[in-house]
Amino acid sequence: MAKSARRGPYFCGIDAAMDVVTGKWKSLILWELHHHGTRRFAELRRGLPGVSEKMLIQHLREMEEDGLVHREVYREVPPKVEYSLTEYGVSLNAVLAPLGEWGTERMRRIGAEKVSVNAVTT
Amino acid sequence: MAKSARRGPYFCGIDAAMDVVTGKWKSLILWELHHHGTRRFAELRRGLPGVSEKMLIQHLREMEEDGLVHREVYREVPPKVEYSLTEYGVSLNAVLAPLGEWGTERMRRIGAEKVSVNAVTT
DNA sequence: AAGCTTACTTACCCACAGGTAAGTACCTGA
DNA sequence: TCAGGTACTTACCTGTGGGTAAGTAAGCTT
Repeated sequence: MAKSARRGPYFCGIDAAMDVVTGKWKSLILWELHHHGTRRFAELRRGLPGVSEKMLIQHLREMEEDGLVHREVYREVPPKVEYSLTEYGVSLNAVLAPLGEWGTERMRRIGAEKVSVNAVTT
Repeated sequence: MAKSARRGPYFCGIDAAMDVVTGKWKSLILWELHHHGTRRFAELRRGLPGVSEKMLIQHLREMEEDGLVHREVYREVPPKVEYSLTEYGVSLNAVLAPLGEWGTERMRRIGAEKVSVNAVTT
C-alpha cells in the first residue's frame, strides 16, 4: 500500500486541485455531502448508485487525509459514522461550482444522459 | 480500440466537465494554449516536461473531438501544425481558473513543490 | 545519397485504479 | 437461533491509462 501521497510536485494550481478531486467518485461525494450536510456511510452508498464499498471508503479516507471531509464516529451498536464537509471541503466545492455549470451546459450541448438516481426519493 | 466516448451518462455537471479534463496532461495543455494562444506540436511538447509524444497527440485529438482545441494544418514540408483553443476551450479555461487558484492556495498550505519548467527560457 | 527536420503512428508493456465478493464484530428483532 | 443491519477490511482480478521506443512520409540541405 503506502499509496496516497497527493503532495506534488505540481505543474500549477489546477494540477494541485485536480489531484485532490481525481477519483471516480470524489466529486460526487463532495456534491452529496454539500447537499445533505451530513451523511452516514450507507446513505452515501445509496446516494452514489454503482459505487463499491471499497472505493467509497478509500475515497472518504483520502478526502479525510486531505482535510476535505470530517469523520465523526459514534460509539454505538450498530456502528454509526457521520461524514460532513470541512470548511476546506466547502471552499473546494465553491470553486467547483462554475465547473459544474459548464458541465451541465456541456451535457445539454452533446445531449448526454443523466444517471438515474431515482429510488432515493427521500 | 474505439475508446474515446466521453458522452456520459453523467451523474451531474461536474462529472460531465471532469470527463473532458481528466487525463494526466489535459489541464496543462489547456493552460499552455491559453497562455501562448497558438502552439505547434513540438512547442507543446517542450512546454510540458515529461509528456510523451503518444499521450500529447492522444490528448490533443480527444480535446479536438470535444471541441476544445482547434487544429490548423499547414501543408508544408517539414509539416507544420498549430494548436489553439476554441471559444469553447476558452470558456472551460475560464471556469477552471477559480479551481486553479484554490489549487495554488493548497500548494502553499501543504508546501508542495512546483515542477521546474526551466529550460524553456524561450 | 545520406541525414535532418516535423508531426505523427504503432507495437509492446506495466502499474494502478477500481470492481467483486467474502469475511469481521456487535447487537436487534422475529 | 438465525437473518439482518451497521461500517468496514481483505484478497483477488481485470481494464486501461500512460510510458518507451522504433517506424513513417516528405522535402531540404550538404
